[in-house]
Amino acid sequence: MTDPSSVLDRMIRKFERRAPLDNGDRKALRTLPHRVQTIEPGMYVVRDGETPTRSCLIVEGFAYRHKVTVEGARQIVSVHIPGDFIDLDGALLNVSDHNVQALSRCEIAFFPRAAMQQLILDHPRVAMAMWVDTLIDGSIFREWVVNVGRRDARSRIAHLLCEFARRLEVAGLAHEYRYELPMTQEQLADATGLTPVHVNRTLQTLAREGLIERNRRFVAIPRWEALRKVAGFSETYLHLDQVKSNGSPPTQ
Amino acid sequence: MTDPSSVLDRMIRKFERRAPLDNGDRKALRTLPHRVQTIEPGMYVVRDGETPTRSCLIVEGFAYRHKVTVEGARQIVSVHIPGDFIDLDGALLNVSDHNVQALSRCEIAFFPRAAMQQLILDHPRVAMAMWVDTLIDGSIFREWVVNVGRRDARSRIAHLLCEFARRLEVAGLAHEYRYELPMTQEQLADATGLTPVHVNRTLQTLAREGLIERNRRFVAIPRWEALRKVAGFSETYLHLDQVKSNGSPPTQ
DNA sequence: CGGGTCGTTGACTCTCATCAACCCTCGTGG
DNA sequence: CCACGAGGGTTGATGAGAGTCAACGACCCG
Repeated sequence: MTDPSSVLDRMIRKFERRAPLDNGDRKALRTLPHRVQTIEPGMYVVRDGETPTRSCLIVEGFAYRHKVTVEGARQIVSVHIPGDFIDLDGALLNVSDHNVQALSRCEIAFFPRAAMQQLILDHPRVAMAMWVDTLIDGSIFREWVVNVGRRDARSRIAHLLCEFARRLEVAGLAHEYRYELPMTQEQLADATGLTPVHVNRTLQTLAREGLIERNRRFVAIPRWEALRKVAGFSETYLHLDQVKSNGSPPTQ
Repeated sequence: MTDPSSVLDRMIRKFERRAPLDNGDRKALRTLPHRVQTIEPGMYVVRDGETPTRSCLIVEGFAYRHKVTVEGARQIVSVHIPGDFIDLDGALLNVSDHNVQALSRCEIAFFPRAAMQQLILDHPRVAMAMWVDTLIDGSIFREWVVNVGRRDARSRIAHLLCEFARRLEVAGLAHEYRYELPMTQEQLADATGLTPVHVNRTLQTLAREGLIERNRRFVAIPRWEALRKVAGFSETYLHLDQVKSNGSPPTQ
């Protein structure tokens, strides 16, 4: 179980690499009013069309954003992991354009919209650091457009698995390309624009070729370079140099 | 020909609806160091992998962002119109993750990275307003993920045309759902994740059904509601309430 | 033990990609 | 003034990748 306060500290450390924070900035971050809440899998954190009243940060667990077309098809547009400041939209946009739903059981910290806006105005260095999060989110969305638009099922899924591997590694939640991915095949399908049936077959193919190993919700990538090549994966778009918190991650 | 200074003024008016700017903010924006340059169609403004040195704003003309997979397939991830502050990435991210290329002949204003960062730190209200642009960009990317991931060719193209209609209308470049779209069918294909051949056929179908009219690079949508329905288009994600500049657009 | 969720498999279908040719338009230069 | 070439648009024939439908199986939990 991660200590919530350590997550805030990791956030501060991450931000500190982007802009030199002063004591006021750090204090403002540490004393930012918030409420931490446990969210059960499948519960909504944000609903499309609502007027947002808060921003939130994942302390623990996984969540995803998705939209549903008028025909009822669901598309997952991003998956978020502990440490991700999701829904910065909620601080500045007037209406939510998508849903956010918990993937696994989550601990989520909620920050009132007004407090976020005040923080932004009073602490421009903090704002700058948070804005970088928004920019990186945007970069990942762009790569997802490419993924669903121009890759076949095989490389599409491989790409998703590569992305998770690197992001989780940086977050300290994957080791040697092994990690837990709490997504059903239906959710993988919604993230890749495929059908669950085809995801199933494609995963089997990748496994048969020794490119991945899977067992329940665990994924391992025994031959990283090979899978990377199949995926056409290049991690530039993750901007990892601006994501890592300096200082050692909490070891537990 | 648009007067460049009026574009900066429109930007200021737009920002003013997001956060109350004071005279210092306005002056900082007006005196922000920049160079306006003419970019010929097809020329690159930003290249994937480069270290960015500047941000830019489209004064006139159209531009698009795209990425190319290792297999050589191109995916256009966004199309930008006059008034769009593209490449805010360039102000804060350390490496470009995509290309920006001129679609038509453009007038583009370039702002040095250092000046942008200084502006952000000195004028938090301006930063907040610009950040909203980044958030709206992100929202549009999300919708594009849905578009290429979960809509068939027909509604995919219809959706793109609806999006352009509304954005151009707000920018004063479309009237009654008629506008000029300087994109080839190959570029439309790269924006929708289809092939040029299929785009051609789909456009013909839409035209035959009276849902669109086209003539060279001009597009008209004679039955907006009908096309909107085919596209499953809902403009929430454009956050137009936060895009319009208040005050009247420049009349010429 | 029963029910629900998720994963797996097979047979069949269909949308969209591919390949290849041809046409049209427009700008250029002899 | 016409020939030429290039870019973009159009058309047809064919095929492959992914979707659909439907059934069954594995696992988990109460």
